[in-house]
Amino acid sequence: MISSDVIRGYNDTIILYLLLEKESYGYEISKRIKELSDDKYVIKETTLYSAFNRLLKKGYIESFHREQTFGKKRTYYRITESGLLYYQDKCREWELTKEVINQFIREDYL
Amino acid sequence: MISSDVIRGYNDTIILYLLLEKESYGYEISKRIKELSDDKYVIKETTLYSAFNRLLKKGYIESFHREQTFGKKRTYYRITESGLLYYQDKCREWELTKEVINQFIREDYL
DNA sequence: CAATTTACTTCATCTGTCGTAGTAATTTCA
DNA sequence: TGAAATTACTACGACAGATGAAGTAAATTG
Repeated sequence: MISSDVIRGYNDTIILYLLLEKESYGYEISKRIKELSDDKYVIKETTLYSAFNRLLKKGYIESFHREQTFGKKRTYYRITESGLLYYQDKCREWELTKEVINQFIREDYL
Repeated sequence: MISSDVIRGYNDTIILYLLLEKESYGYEISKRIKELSDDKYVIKETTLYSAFNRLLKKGYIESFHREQTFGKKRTYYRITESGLLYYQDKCREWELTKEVINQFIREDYL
């Protein structure tokens, strides 16, 4: 399993990536993260919803409700223009981060 | 510059890597991080010294003093056996983390 | 009809980072 | 020679993000 301190800086990015694919809601996103990470990362519910609130406050996503005849009412989210820009920044930062941390990893220990 | 939340899970690993090369002390380590990261990451003093304390408490490093006729007294650190094991774990975790986060990065945005 | 799953919310706590500040010796340089 | 910069830390308080615990409630499954 992956420790949360590592992912910490990237939860927002992960969520934005998924919202870039399509509008979605909490439960679906958490399933998708588990799926795409091949069960290696399972986001905690509280982590997910507090990330939504953070992203909303920053204006990187917006929430809305969709009419539905089945299931419990859901809050849907979509990424905004500035959310996309933020996501792009984070992608570039990630490349840099990989380079930096790789300098301190000994391949012969893997 | 790299945001601290990203590196957060790896400061300890970075320090252990440097202590694996040779015994060292705070100031030297911070210079070395700057140098090896090609100025992309400069660790804050308080972050560094609180990391030392954390690592000491966990038994991953030990501190000692070395006789010296010049300069201000320094606290040196060396990595322990269990520190080495922890470092190796983190190296493996890092490979996993890269795989996971890469799943959520769009290459066409770099 | 009970158990499980879906879909959240609230709250309090913990950890690691970091700003601010202070101490003190040593080295540089004008 | 004296001021400024560098070296080498320590203490303290604040803050952000992650998380455990608990609760709510509707819908689905068996």
